[in-house]
Amino acid sequence: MGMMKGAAALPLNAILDGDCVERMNALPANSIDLIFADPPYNLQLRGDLHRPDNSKVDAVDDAWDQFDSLKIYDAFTRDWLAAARRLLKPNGAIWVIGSYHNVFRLGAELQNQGFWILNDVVWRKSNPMPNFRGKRFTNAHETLIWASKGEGAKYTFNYEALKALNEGIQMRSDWMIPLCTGHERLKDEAGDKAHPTQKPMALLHRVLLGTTNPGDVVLDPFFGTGTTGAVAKMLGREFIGIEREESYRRIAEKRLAKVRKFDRSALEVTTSRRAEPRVAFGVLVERGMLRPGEQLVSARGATAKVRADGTLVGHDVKGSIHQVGAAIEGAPSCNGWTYWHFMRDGQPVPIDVLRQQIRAEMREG
Amino acid sequence: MGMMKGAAALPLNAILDGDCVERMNALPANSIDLIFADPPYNLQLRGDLHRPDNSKVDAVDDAWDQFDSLKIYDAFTRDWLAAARRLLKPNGAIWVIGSYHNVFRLGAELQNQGFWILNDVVWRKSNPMPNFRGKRFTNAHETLIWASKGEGAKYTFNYEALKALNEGIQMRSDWMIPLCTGHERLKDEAGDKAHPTQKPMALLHRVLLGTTNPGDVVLDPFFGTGTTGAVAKMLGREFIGIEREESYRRIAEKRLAKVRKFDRSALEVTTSRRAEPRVAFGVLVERGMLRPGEQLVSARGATAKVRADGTLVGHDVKGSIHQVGAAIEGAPSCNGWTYWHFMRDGQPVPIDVLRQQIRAEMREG
DNA sequence: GGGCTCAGTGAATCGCAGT
DNA sequence: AACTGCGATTCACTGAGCC
Repeated sequence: MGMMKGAAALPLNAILDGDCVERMNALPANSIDLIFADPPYNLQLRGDLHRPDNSKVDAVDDAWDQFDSLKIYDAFTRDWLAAARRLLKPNGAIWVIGSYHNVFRLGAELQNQGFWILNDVVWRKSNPMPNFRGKRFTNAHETLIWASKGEGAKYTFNYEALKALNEGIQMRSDWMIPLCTGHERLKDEAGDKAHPTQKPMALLHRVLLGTTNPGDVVLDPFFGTGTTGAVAKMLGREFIGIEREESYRRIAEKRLAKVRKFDRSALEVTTSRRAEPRVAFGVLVERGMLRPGEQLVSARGATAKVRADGTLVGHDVKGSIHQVGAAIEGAPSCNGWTYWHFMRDGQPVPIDVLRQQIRAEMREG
Repeated sequence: MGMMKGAAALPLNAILDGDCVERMNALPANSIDLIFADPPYNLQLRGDLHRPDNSKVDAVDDAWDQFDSLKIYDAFTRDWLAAARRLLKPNGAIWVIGSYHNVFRLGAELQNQGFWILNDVVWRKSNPMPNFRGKRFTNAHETLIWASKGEGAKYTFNYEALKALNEGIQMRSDWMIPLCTGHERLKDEAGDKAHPTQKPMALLHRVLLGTTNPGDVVLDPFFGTGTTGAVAKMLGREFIGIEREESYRRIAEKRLAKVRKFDRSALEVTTSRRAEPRVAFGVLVERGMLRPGEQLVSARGATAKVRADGTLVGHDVKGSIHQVGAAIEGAPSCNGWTYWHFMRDGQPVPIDVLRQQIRAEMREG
């Protein structure tokens, strides 16, 4: 991209100051694995708005003021999202978080720029602030949007790890997590909360564990007091933070210095079979675990015979273990490893057991 | 409002056919108390989807949900929202419902037109369809947006009624309600579902009870099989439905003829009775109550290490707290919550103590 | 009738490595 | 870049049928 050598080096595990759009534009394109962004929505722009002709606002519909501040907010959103998009690797992803004040602008602009929404996720607060005046529903949630760089783009999703985190049931799009309070809530010198919207680490834990791998680079353009960086460090991910307020940067630096990374073994996470090395069925025959001519059976009584090249012959079909299984069942597809069984001591045993033996040997060897 | 007599007569408790924008424009301005709209979501489904058992998912592939581009969808949204806005009384309100495919377009356009968002509300589904391929989070919710006609406009909110409905606690912005299934789900002559996206009456019950008064006029421009009308009639509100598809209108007419005012029998069946889900061990890790890498011990001296995804690693075993406990004891099952202890001040403490802390938080929240 | 099993289903943007 | 073929993947609930 016409970038000088050296400029391509990412400032890992650092907090950059200044404007996030300028800072992002100075970093190399296609270099970031994940962006987590908690943009401000209360821009306090209203007082700065001036109508070009100084005319009076029509009192019938108070929407003018709102409309212009929306336009400014949209321009702000467009700029930082475009800068973020440029930084993302083709297989990277982005998370944004917002409330009903701004999340519809965020989601619409993500789609406008070609991001592909994967899920919207609801952070349900177990301890929200009540609605004191009793005029609305208790505002008990915020919304996160998770998006890949475009339709068809790959992305990281640690399905099994999240399923394990949720007691063996696949993780839903609504997450119950308490507000950041107590010892986790950072205080300034006066003992007041250091940042008005500090996010709980539990939220970032789930985001980073689920959608990044150890060693990935995570960028947060609205770093605040550094929750994204703290959790990234604990989980063995690299981070880059951008924050324009000096006081937040100072608190974040202090906080991050104290964070310890978890043991490497603790960061190893439950993986799916998809990540395991592939084993060809023919290898079982080659190694003598199954004999050519041996009969395999399905749970429902179908049979097929093993051939020397690792294909099967059923009644009127031949092909791979998967093809023959699918043909017999009249199904669009079939996992032959779990469908077919061989007989040992009069009992049917899934051939997947033999694959697992080979995989165990591969790990040791 | 300079309206001719006669033109002002609303077609109450009727289903109008044809295009909803034309129909709305033919009704008198400032005449409707509440609009509930469930517009097409513009799902962009590519191929077929099969369950792991190879059965095919019955997708929403109806022509009425197809739009050629986001731009065309936005124009559609702009048109019907403008027509809806014209109809609303100054103190009226609107509800729209959508999923991540379209709700950001809806919310942004509501704001563009000057509507004032009062809350976004999450319909949490107690029984959503799982994510069969394990590629994303289970899409377990939809989003409703509740908005008044503009900043400062009055609106109806029956705070105490909703509080009573919620066992004396302020109603939150996240509602757990099951899908519309069983006898409530309308069937066509062939016995198939009459409408692909019929909403549960419990959802409309909460909306109409909370944000209208008896005698109010409720308009639904995407009436479908008439859930809005049915609940309005039960609750003593007037309704106007607009529906393009003749088959849906016919079914709705039949359904509405059977509905009795204040007949709540169906609602009581469909209100969710499921308790809060169990606490996952992984949540203790996420929340920092236990640290990845930390060692747990059993009363008989066995040890295991906590991983970041809420699984344990023992000597030669990994899995859930229950699985690892059972493997170590050689038992068929094991209650990990009482089996495992963490060390505090040199003393072993059962991890169940931490679970009880989280349950207490959830009860309070 | 009660209790059990089994089959069915719900707004879904649902591969990927190797060649 | 397009093509080929392996082979991974589900939760809560309802209702019918059977004993």
